[in-house]
Amino acid sequence: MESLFGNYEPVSTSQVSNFADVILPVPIPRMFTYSIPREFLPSIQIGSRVIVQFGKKKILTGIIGKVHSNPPQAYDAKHILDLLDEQPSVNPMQIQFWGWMAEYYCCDLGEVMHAALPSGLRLSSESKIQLNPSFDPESSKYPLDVREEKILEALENAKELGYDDCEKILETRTIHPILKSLVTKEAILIFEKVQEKYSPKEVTKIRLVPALASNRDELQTLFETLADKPKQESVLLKYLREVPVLSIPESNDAGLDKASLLAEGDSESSLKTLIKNGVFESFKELVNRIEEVKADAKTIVLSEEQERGLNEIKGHFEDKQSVLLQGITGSGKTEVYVKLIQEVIESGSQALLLLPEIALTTQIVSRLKQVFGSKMGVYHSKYSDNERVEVWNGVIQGRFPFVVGVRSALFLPFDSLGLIIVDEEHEASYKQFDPAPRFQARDSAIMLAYFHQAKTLLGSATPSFESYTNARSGKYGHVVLDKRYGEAKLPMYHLSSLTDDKRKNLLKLDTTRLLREKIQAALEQNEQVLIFQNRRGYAPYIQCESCGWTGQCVQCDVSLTFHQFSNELKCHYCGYKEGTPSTCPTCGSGELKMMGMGTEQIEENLGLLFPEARIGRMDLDTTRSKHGYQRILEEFAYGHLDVLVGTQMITKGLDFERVTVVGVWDGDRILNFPDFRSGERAFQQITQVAGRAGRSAKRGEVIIQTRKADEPIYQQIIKGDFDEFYLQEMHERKQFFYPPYVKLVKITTRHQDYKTTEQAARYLHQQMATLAIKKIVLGPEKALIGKIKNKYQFESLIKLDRSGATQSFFKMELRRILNEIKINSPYKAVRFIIDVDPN
DNA sequence: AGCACGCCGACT
DNA sequence: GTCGGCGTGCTC
Repeated sequence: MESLFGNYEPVSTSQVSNFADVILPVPIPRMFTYSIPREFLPSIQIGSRVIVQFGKKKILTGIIGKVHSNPPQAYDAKHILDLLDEQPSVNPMQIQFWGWMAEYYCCDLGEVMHAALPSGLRLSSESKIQLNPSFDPESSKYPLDVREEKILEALENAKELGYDDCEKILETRTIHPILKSLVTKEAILIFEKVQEKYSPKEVTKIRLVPALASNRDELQTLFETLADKPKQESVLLKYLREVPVLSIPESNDAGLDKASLLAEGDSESSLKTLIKNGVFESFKELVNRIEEVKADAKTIVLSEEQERGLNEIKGHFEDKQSVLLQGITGSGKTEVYVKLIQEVIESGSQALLLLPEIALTTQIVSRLKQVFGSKMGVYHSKYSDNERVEVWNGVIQGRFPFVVGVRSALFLPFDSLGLIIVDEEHEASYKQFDPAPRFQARDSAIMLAYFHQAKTLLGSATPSFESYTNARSGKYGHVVLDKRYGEAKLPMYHLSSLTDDKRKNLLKLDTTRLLREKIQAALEQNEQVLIFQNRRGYAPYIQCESCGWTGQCVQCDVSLTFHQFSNELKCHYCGYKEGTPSTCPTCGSGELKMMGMGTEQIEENLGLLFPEARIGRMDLDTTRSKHGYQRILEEFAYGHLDVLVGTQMITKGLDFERVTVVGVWDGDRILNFPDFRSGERAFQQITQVAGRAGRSAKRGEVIIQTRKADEPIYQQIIKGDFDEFYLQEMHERKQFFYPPYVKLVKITTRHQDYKTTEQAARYLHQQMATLAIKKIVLGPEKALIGKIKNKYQFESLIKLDRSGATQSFFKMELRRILNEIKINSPYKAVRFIIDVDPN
């Protein structure tokens, strides 16, 4: 280019890959082709992060999905603005995994990317404005209005402003026209500011200036001069106490971090003076945000039972990719996991342990930390962005051969996984249902393991029907641990009939006599009680006694839940809230009665029944803050609470020796859920929470309050007879075509207009009905919650046979149909949400 | 998903 | 007349 003759580089354009298909975090079903500037050509790779312009002004971080040399025909490719990584942040195996996920769960690659990359690895592009340097207010030919003046005034001091700053200054949401006008008047410039979000953590450290550190005499003189300056002297003394400069002069090099130097109340200003006078110097050091923990050398000794389990698992792994470990609560699955993980990382591979969201924050992590120390990364939604990026990079660098995390940990940049363990594999929270990708982490883990030629271990006391079926058929290995570890015995169950007690007038504040007696007994023995009710708030709804009015959400088709604490009616779907009326808003006369019971009210009732007991509550409302969960657990662990009332959250991973009584407030509530899986879930939840009782020598007791004591499922739970329950339930699943006999796809049709929604759903139904495959299409029906946030929703359920061919054919056709609707039909504006393998 | 462009009501 | 509502189309 520079010279006609001077450049002899053997460049043959057809050989050079100078275009890249870039994955962008947008829900559009394709990649975008950009040209690669020559300077990046040598280093660009699949998985590299790049910056590109997308649309008129948006700047996005993309991932290179493919490098090639086919110039696009229909448009001019924009070029890649910058290459962010020397080494790709994402490896090819991950891209393959993303592709599988987008395909299987019917979503776009960009949506997978969005879920997969921690936002700290994405760039933020934000429009900023600044004064136009050539703007002269005096000579401007355009007059400015008041609001424009205001913006310019603010720019005098701030030198740059974001859109949101402008919104604040003008107290309006519509600033675009004003800024536009300012641009045409040549008063301001708009530019895109791009910044890398991740920032390494630095600490300020302090050390003696080298001259002092190596010279005792000078130090001596220094002390003399400080004799009448006690505050400065104190700082110096503290430093010398912490850093043995006198005996080991080199120790001064590392210095001491400022925070600990001043930890004993010495003042910042004394230190400043010392720095100014050339005694100390300050410097910055990069640190890991993830604290280093020394592994505890003590080895884990397995019980005979665990040893047998471990060997059986390894035996199955010889010829099977996946094994189901069915171990009752308290059988010590964790120790078995630890052994397997240790072996995997010793062999040089990586291991991943997935836990359900709610189980992760607590005990199990600290136990694992003791074993694995700083080799273990923790990946959790309550971690900050920066912390997640450090785990991400730590996996790439090999610092964390083992990661414990929630479902999104599947997306970490592993390159040689040997083992994925999915603990509590039946947990519904492994399925993400909003937003896309609506993936099931357990199933995705099996796929990811397959890509890595790794093994998968699924652990549960009450396996999902899907996994159990695979285990019985021999597709998975099946290992059972049915003895509790140590002295712990299985809890004793009691069904306590709400109807009987009511008839006999024994019911007090919806508490049966039996439950009251058991709680009382536990309190007297200084033992602890857990009460489980899967419903937060005070009362699910309030109702007028005379006219029957109930509080309804204005945006959704649900009744509002009464929250005592804030005296509000809240919608648990959209977050809408209003004050609680004192009388009925329709008839004005009636008494408003609380209907049903949430955790708040149970907490209150128990307080009335047991005035001396210290009662706590754990639900979404009390654990919202980062450490809320931890705090309540600690209070309970240290015995500051006698009774803990809670939702799902208390069913997982809590392991407290003094819990001897578990009350299931309303067993029927779990059972009555209108869904084919309600039985399965009831069995799992009740068994799970029951497992919290009696984890030490004393046998625990579980009291289930119910109106249907004769339901067979309760007997099966009590006997712990999972098999009997499974077989009976499977019989029904087969008869009515439900998983695991069929595969489900749920399609939700959503729009703000009722008629349009219904018609669109019908239309889609017809289109699907014509497909030439074996299938059952149910619906469309108004969804259980018919309206959310002012959008109506209808649902169709498609049952497909289990063959992969049928499913991929159906998904392909479904895409085609939806695409046609989108480009050419009266239902363009309707949203269709595809949920593959819905919960 | 954003975001710009473009076409109709209720305000100065 | 203009502001500003959101329906529609596009993004390499």
